[in-house]
Parts: sequence; C-alpha cells; structure tokens
Amino acid sequence: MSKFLPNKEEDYSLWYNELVKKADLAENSAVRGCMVIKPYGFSIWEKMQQTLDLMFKETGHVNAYFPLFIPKSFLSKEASHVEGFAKECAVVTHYRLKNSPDGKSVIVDPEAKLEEELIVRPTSETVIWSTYKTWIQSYRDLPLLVNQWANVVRWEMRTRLFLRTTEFLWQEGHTAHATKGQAIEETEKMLEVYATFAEEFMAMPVIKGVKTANERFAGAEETYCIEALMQDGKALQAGTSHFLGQNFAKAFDVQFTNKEGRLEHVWGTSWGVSTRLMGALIMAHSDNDGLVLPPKLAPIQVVIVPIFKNEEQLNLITQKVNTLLPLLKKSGVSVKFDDRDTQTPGFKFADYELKGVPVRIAVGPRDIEQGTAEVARRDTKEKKSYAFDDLGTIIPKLLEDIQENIYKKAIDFRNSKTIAVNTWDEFMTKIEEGGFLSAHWDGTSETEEKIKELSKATIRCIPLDSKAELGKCIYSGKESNQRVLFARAY
RNA sequence: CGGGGUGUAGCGUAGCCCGGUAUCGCGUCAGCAUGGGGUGCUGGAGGUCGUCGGUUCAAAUCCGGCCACCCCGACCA
Repeated sequence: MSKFLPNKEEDYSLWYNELVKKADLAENSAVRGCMVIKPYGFSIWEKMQQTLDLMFKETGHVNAYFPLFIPKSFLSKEASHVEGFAKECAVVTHYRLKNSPDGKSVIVDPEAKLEEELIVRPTSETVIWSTYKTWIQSYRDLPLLVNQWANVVRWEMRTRLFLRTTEFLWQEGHTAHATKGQAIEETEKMLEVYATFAEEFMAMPVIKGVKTANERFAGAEETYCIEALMQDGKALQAGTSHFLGQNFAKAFDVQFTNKEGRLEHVWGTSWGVSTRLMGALIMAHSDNDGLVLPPKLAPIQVVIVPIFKNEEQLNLITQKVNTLLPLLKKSGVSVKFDDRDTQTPGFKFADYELKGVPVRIAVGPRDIEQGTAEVARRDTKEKKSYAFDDLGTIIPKLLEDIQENIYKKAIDFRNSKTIAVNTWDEFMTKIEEGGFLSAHWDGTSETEEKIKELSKATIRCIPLDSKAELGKCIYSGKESNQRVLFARAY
C-alpha cells in the first residue's frame, strides 16, 4: 500500500486530487478554476486526440477552426441555447488597458469599450452556424462534416481538475445535412465512435443512451450520451452527441435548395468530448499505488529499469537491452530505458507505478547471468521472470492482455453495480451504495426533479438497448413502459 | 453564490487558545557508503508565516478586508 497517496476507499476525492497532482498530470493555476496540464498529462490527452482525430477522419470529417470570441447577439438567436449558457459566459467588454494614474498598475481603459461585447465561447454552435449560412446554398454543399479542436470557457461555480474546469479543451463536431434522417444517422454514428473509443482505447465500458428533456443540450432536439461508472459508484457523462433538428438552421437562416428546387432549412448535429475524459480515465482504473493506464493510451507502455552497482554492470545491461529496444519499437511498443544512476531502482519502480506505466522490465546482474528479466504488470502487480530473448514476442502480447484485463475488470465492476429496483424504498437504500439503478419512470420532468431532490440521483440516460417493459414508476406509481438508468453523477 | 474549513521553505506539517521573527518529516545540495521495492549516515542551503490594513514597545499568534484552495449545497460536460 502506498504511503504517498491517500487511500481511495477512505477518501475518494482526496485520492483523486492527489493522484492527479502526484502523477504529474495537472495542477491548479494562478487563475481560479483553470488548470495547468503538465507534460505527462498532456501526452495522454495527445494520444486521445490522435486516436479520436483519426476516427473522425475515417468517418469523413475534416478539421477547421472558428474564433474564440462570439458576438454577444449571436448567443440569443436560439432561445433555449442562450438560456442554457448565459449564466456561465465570460464576457469581453474592452480591448485596451492603460497605466493607472499613479503609474503602479494597469487599468481597463474606459475609452476602449467595445460597441458589441464579445463572449468567450462556451461552445461554438452560434458562430459556426452563422458561418454555415454563407457556405451552404445547395444540396450539393451537403453534408458538411466539420470538426474543431479548441478550448472553451464555462464559468463554473465549483471546479475540479479535469472533471470540471473553467477553461477546458475539447473537440466539437458540427455537421449539416439535407435530411432529418441523415442528421440522426450522423448523431448516432458519432455516439458509436465515442463508445468505441471509450471501450477499446480507454478500456472503459459505457452505456449508450439518450438524455431526458431536463438533461438535454440547450438547443438540441435530442441528446445522446455515453455514461460510464467510476470506482466510487458515481456516473460520469463521457461524451455527448446532439441531434439539433433545424433549430440552429432556423436561428441563423441556413437554407439550401433541394433537388426539386425548393428552399429548406438544413438539419444539424454537434458532438463533443473533452479533457473530462482524462478524469474518467483516471477514475476508471487507478488504484492506491497510482494511475493504471490502458496500454493503448499510455505515453510510455514499457519501462526498462536496470539494476546495477557500477558502470561495468550498467554497460553489460545496456548492451543486452539494446538488442531488445529495436524489436519492441518495431512492434509499435513505446519503451523507455531508464538508465539514470541518480535514482534507486526501488524509487523508479514506485514512480512508474504512480504514473501508470503498464509494464516494467527489471534487468540486473543475476538476470544477465541467467539470460532472464523480471516483468511486472501494473494492472495486477504480478511479477514474473522470462527468458530475455523471448521478451520481443512476449511484451506485445502482454500489453494486449493488460488492455483486455482492465476492461474486463471495469465491466465486471459496472455489472455488479448495475441493479434493477422496483420500489421507492429499495431505490433510496440502493442509491446510497452507488452504481446504476435501473428503474421505471413515468416520463415526466416533475417526477424526475422530485427524485433528484430526494435522492441526489439523476436520470443518466434512457439506454438505447432498453427493452419495452410495462411497469410502475418508482416514485409516482404511474404507468411506465421502460426502465431508465439512475445514478448519482459527476 | 450560500454554509464550514484551511493557507507557515519545493511538498506535508508543529507553533496560534495564553503575542517576544519559527518545529519536524520529505525533497534539495555536498561527501562517503549503498543499489533486486520510495537507501543509510554526516554536514549544508532554503522562510516577506497567503495578502493588505489595524491593535501593540513587539504579531505566524489578536482584530478586519481581500485572495486562493478543500469539503458540503445550488448550477453544470
């Protein structure tokens, strides 16, 4: 058990906060609510970006970039959109500073007031749709499939590293289509991309579903989501994909001439995932010794730690290791040989465990004599000796095993924490234990809000694969024809 | 934004009630020994006590404003 991290069973939040800092992922900054993402943390985010970007390209999307600032008037063009975001917008009112009269500081120059104030984007629908108006005239211009990687700002009351920060990084896809069907298909396709990414790369099982009206994106007709379960039993929305209907097209008057020569409003979607995925990744797998990273997203997949008393021994080990490095690199394994003599092996072991490196290979004089190496896997902490010459083939296989194993562990956990409940008493008891509760709901916002008020649990989603089933609402006792998923959430 | 808490060396802390410029651990630096799970010993460096103001001969300590962070609530990806 680590002496360097709080125990996650005792204080989950403290454990999370300390882990983020000690594993060198991120830290708080001089600006309230904003974080500094440190190089190691950013390299994980970069791997996520690279993977997702490739998936977006493979599904026909192209990247572009729209401005950080949005004219204030744009936001109010779509009624529910402004209502959803107005409360958390940073506003630019001036464009110049000047020296204060006493010369000791700078002040806002009152002469430099903007005629129209700008908001810092909380999301880019408005500025993008105002642009799409000029890009789209004909059905031949559709579909328009654009993504952007950007930062956004939402002025949150309470922030937590990665999970909710005032500024965060994300990607936002914004597409325009000729028909409703195509837009819905796009919305569902991108949800599928997110689910695949979460499960195959993050090794984090997710439930695909649609949000209730209360939880829907401001300006959307339908919000699809992937929901994951963290180790403390709380749910986390990991990605969303919105069917926007013609709402933004109407708000920004984006019309096209169809094949029959008639003018129609286009159909839109938007979809995004953010640096919040980092928080999800951390909370999905890590333990009291530190991060546990899935090999597919680990910046360093394998670390080799030499154990030596003198330079002569290190030279022997280095020679041996140099025969392995090209083999691993050829198999696409990212490997680091940590031959620093400024830290002890024990320190390195603990440090790479804290950082979540999936596989560690230790090579010492005894190994050199016997032609072996000690291989330790981060997920199970299991250590095993192998013939050194077999490592080139064993390691890639081991990385696949680890990727599978942590996924399996996560899905077993989620399954054990997903239960069906049928009475209000049962609901209130089980919600205390965390996890997803599958229960009947009468479909009204009033009931949803009442349940939230009493239990602190929200409807995470109506799962896409939920079967029609007659029953009685857990709270009101009214008729219901399917179960929905409740949980306390991040 | 409401309620509670915290802020002392890079990090974690003692001291605060009962005023007299600061304790310990980790880290850091030097040397020697060590090296298969966060090495040991010896010596050294490092502090506007969050910040601004007030009380006082004297403030880390008492009082007030502000800032930041943590926990709980409301809001949210």
